[in-house]
Amino acid sequence: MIKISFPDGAVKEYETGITPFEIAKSISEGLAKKTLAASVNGKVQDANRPLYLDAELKLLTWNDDDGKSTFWHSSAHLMAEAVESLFPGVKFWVGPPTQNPPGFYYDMDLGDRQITEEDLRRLESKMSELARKNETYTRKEIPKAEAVQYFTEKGDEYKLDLLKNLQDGEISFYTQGDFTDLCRGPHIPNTSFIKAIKLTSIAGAYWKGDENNKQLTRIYGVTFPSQKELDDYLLMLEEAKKRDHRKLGKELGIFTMDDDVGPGLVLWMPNGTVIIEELEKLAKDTEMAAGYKRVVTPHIAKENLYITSGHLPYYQDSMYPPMELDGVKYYLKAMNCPHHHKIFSAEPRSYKDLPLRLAEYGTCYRYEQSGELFGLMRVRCLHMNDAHIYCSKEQFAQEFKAVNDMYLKYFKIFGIDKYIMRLSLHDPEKLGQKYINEPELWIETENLVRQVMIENKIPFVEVKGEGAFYGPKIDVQIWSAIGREFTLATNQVDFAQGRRFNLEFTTRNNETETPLIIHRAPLGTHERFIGFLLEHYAGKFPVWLAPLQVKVLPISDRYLDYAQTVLQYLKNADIRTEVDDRNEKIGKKIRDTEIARVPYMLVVGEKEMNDGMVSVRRQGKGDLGLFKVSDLIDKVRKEINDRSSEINERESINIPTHSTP
RNA sequence: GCCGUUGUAGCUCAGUGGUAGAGCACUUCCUUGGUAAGGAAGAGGUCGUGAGUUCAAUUCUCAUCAACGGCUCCA
Repeated sequence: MIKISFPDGAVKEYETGITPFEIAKSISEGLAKKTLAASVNGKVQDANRPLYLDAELKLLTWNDDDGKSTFWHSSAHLMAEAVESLFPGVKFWVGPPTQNPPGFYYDMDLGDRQITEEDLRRLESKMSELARKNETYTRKEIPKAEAVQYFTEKGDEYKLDLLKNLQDGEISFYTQGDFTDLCRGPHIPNTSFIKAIKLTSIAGAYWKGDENNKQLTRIYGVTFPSQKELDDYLLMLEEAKKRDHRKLGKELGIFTMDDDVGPGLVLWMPNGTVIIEELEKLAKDTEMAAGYKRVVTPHIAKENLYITSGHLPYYQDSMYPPMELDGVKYYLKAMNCPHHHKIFSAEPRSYKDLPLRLAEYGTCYRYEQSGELFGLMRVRCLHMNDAHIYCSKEQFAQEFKAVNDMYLKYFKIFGIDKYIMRLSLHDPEKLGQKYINEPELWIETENLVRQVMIENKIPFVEVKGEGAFYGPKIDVQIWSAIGREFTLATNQVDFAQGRRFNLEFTTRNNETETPLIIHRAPLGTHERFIGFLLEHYAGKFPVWLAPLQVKVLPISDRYLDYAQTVLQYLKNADIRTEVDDRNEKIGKKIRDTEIARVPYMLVVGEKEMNDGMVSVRRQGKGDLGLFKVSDLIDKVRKEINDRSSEINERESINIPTHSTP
């Protein structure tokens, strides 16, 4: 007998060799039907795998992340079985479950065969058919030699490649029905758990993620234990689509793009420009208070500047090709820093000038690969909330911390509560290619940043190979309301450019020293930030950001004059206001204004005109009642001045649709 | 850049080897209406672009551009 302890503290005795699935069954048939896998002493394994020792057991169901992962992993195997039966000779690479998007994929080499949407439907039917066969996922431990032989006979070089890195004794095969795969598991008990199947897309994926390798075919899918859950999921995707910044941006007249202008080049429409100006105002106010000075620099510069900065050797692929004038090459700037460095070096600097903080909403051009462009999130002309802080080593920690504080201040204003700070480090193997070849300085600076983060108790994760070419950085990852994850803000240390530009200041002891440079962009770029805000607020911008803040809706044209009077009062109070003077009924005017997400609607008719009042309606909330015009102005002005945002307006959708790991 | 899909009116989408339709939006007129769609009429597209096949191409073929879903890369 063995002793099994459960999460609720209960301990029960069972026969040696019993499986978690059997234990579930002994508790209740219903539980057995839901048990996908088991956590044994914290390790996830098959519910069918016998237990021979005392253990802590947790039965994993659909409600556990590990249960879901196991379910999707087994679904990937089921899909592979279907693919193999429809397309014999296919060779498989790997087929893991994914969190974001939820589901799984399998990478495979289909030879010359191309897979189509119709094939996906056929595969879905095949998968359902196979699932109904109620095949058990059977685990078998295999000696390495035997495994190698199996895949050699099958002619599957991909699995052989996987085997290369595995030791004898840790190799297992899983079989369900006619399909056997090299796999460490775990898997669900049998295929009948998989009730609802949707293969979502076909994509190319480089073998081992390396673009120099062959491209395999990747099929994405998602499965559920019931049809209802699949339907709910598809419904949520529809909801998420409505909140897509590309759709909202068009509907609300925020931005547009045009073939004749070029891919990735955003045309900001009047409504979008209002938002840009409000954001810049916020940045200017904040930076002014934090001791920054504003500068303005040109969009282009001579080649030599970028040779000095190091951009050409390390960043050239991301820059537009140069234009040549009188034998001199000029580049569009991809970064503002070199220009700012030249402002630093334009005058002799002393320690008394430091820290010198130069800020600019700089316009940068980056020749992103065509396949990378994505709405406002990834563009080729961007406006960066940029600044460079030149400081001494002693000042560094405080300055770096102050930048972090600025992020947090902004996040509070925008109600951003889900984010991760990511310490991005260099990859020693890519020194000299992707990173400036200064191994000691890299380590030293990385330690410097790590220390600031630890001392200030700011939680962060570390990622190798994500640093800028000139130094480590803190990137802030955020999620939009529909689950898109991306880097918003960045706070970078630069130990390289100062020396490359011969930047110097005179110390207290009359010696010369090179400053450290902090590159920072708390609001990222206008493009990405507004793209984020559109999804974050579902287009319902807080009043201070709303392109149109108030719309006056006269009941009929008899009250147009009064509406115009109200409009003047609001305009005089610097509130963005318009009158809806169309020949429409009030219901229609309200509907259109609601859809345009204008925060305040003022209905004016006979009684409002007689009493000098307005009937106030708040977008999404309905009628707020009668207000004196001056009271309404005070209310709206306060909301604007406080930059307040109503959190309850941004109920988020939890199903993620897109992610960068 | 690579793999795949798509490209018809401002938007959402039908449709066809014989040079195109719907709803919404837009314009005009009627209606002067009290908190999410009043009525009528009208205007709008050489069907992404270029070539090829054909008596004839928006439809078939090829190329190209762009968008979308991924891969790779990044704010």
